[in-house]
Amino acid sequence: MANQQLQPPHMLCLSIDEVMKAFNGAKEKLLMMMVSSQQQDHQSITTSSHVPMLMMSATHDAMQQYATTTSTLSRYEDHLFQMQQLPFNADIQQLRYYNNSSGTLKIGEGDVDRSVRSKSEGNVHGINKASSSPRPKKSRKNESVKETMMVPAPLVGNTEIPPDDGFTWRKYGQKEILGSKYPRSYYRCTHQKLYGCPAKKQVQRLDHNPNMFEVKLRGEHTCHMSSTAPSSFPITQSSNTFSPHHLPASSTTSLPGWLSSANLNTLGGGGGAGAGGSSSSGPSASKYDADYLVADLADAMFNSGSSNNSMEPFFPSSKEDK
DNA sequence: AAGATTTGACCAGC
DNA sequence: GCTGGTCAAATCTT
Repeated sequence: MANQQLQPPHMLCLSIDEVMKAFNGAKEKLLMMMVSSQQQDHQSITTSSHVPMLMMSATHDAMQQYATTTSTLSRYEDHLFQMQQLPFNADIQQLRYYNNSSGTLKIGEGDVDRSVRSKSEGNVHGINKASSSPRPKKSRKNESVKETMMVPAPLVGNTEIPPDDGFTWRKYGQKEILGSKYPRSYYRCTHQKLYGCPAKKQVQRLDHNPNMFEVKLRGEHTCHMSSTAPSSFPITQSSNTFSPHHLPASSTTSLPGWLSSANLNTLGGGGGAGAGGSSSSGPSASKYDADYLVADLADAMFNSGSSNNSMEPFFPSSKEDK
């Protein structure tokens, strides 16, 4: 296909290298100028007024490289966006894994002792709305957090949307949490109605790092056993029903959640019904992939250019209008 | 019309 | 009584 001709990961790496080289070159020039500026300190003040111009000149190459790379990235995002039509690409996976070396951090794995949901949950709609009888007793005693993950938020596009993990979720609540700046969102599996899938997750933006989400998973997906499970995406892995649940527990530590192949499994799943625009299951995973990719690159560029660890968006939001 | 999100209220556990 | 988790009516999106 035409997409394969681009070899985007390689192009991207090349561009990144070029940008880094350019920045480093500019940095060196800048240092040299500072040294020479100190040496010429006794000369007229007008010399120093040239420094900004020289700095601009020194960084000109870098900026040109940046512009080029931004353009490349933009095209690459488009490419990623189109990849939902393609078989799983090992290069992409490697690239994403590389970029995510500090991405998802699994910080705990509790007992998988999923609660026995004997109550009305899973049969929520058995509740007689019209009746004024009290709600059925809710029990959270046995609800244990299966695992907690730290997931990066996209820096471009809609950063308010929690990261896609390959499953479709329906938001059923949001709550202000004491001592937290950001509210916690509650999601349950979209297939809860149909298949009684008990999976739930909580998503909360970290106070100290708004670009990270803490995602707590509860329950296990049973819907992936069904025919509607997000497992039909053709991938060149050992199994075409690849999903997080098919991985050994330990592998979740080596395969970050946000780039798990399950992300790709739902590609092309289509909007279906509902408010797709702002739901966690709305945009395709590849859109997020592009977000993450650009975010990681931006971060890398920041870190390579200075010690500034700011997470401010670096790239023009060229894809905002998509 | 169907399904999703929003949001105030309800409920359970501590 | 406080807090977090869930419900469900209202509203929105497609």
